[in-house]
Amino acid sequence: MIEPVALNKGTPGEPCPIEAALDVIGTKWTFLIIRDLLIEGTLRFSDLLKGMEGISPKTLSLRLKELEAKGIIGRKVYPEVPPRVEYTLTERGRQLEGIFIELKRFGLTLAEK
Amino acid sequence: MIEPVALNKGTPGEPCPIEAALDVIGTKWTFLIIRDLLIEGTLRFSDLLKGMEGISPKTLSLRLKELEAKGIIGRKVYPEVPPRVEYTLTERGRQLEGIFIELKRFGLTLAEK
DNA sequence: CGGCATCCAATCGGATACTG
DNA sequence: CAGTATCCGATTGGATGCCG
Repeated sequence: MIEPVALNKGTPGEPCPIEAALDVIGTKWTFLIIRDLLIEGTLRFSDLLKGMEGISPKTLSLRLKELEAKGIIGRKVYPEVPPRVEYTLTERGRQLEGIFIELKRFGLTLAEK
Repeated sequence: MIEPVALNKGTPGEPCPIEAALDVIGTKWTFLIIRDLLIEGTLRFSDLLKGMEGISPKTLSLRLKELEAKGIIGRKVYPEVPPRVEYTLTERGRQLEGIFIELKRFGLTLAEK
């Protein structure tokens, strides 16, 4: 049985869990970075750059560092020449999959007439 | 049985449904407006204003008009003095509930140690 | 009450150039 | 390749004042 989840802002004095979630992933680029990592599993910096239409290296770098600091993604550097850096979701980051499934579900309803 | 949803960016040449969804609800204030309407059902302008810490009337007004134009919320004006305006989710807007349930679920996992 | 108009500050983010 | 540094334009959004 699926545990029902009632929407609310949290108990009085407590932070709203929906806001807490949005503090972690609540911007456009952050969503798209996580989307790509959920789909591909592991990606290099340049692959992320190519996969997201319109993002600049600077912005991608900033968002990746934020997500790493929040424990959503991991960063692994391979000491090679040329350098290689791979990004993956952490266990916590993979908990975000349900949100993206629902986003896709909703996005598909938009395409219906 | 729940239909499985595979994450992907959509078929080649097609828009990514996740991006389509984010185009509709992808900003901080937009999320919080919909959250409040999902919880409360119907809200007046001033109630939305009070429910969201930090938003200004101008910003709220702009976001509400965007959401109305996208068919997510409905706006009803009562010709009274003083005027009363109520906002509710449309049928399309209520389709967003699954996203918020998953956001809450994730937000609660953040609180766990 | 529920806005809109104006002004302005802060943040976001792209373009370009450079480096280990 | 994987960034960082600088510059600058665009966007967001708060403060204030006015109005039906």
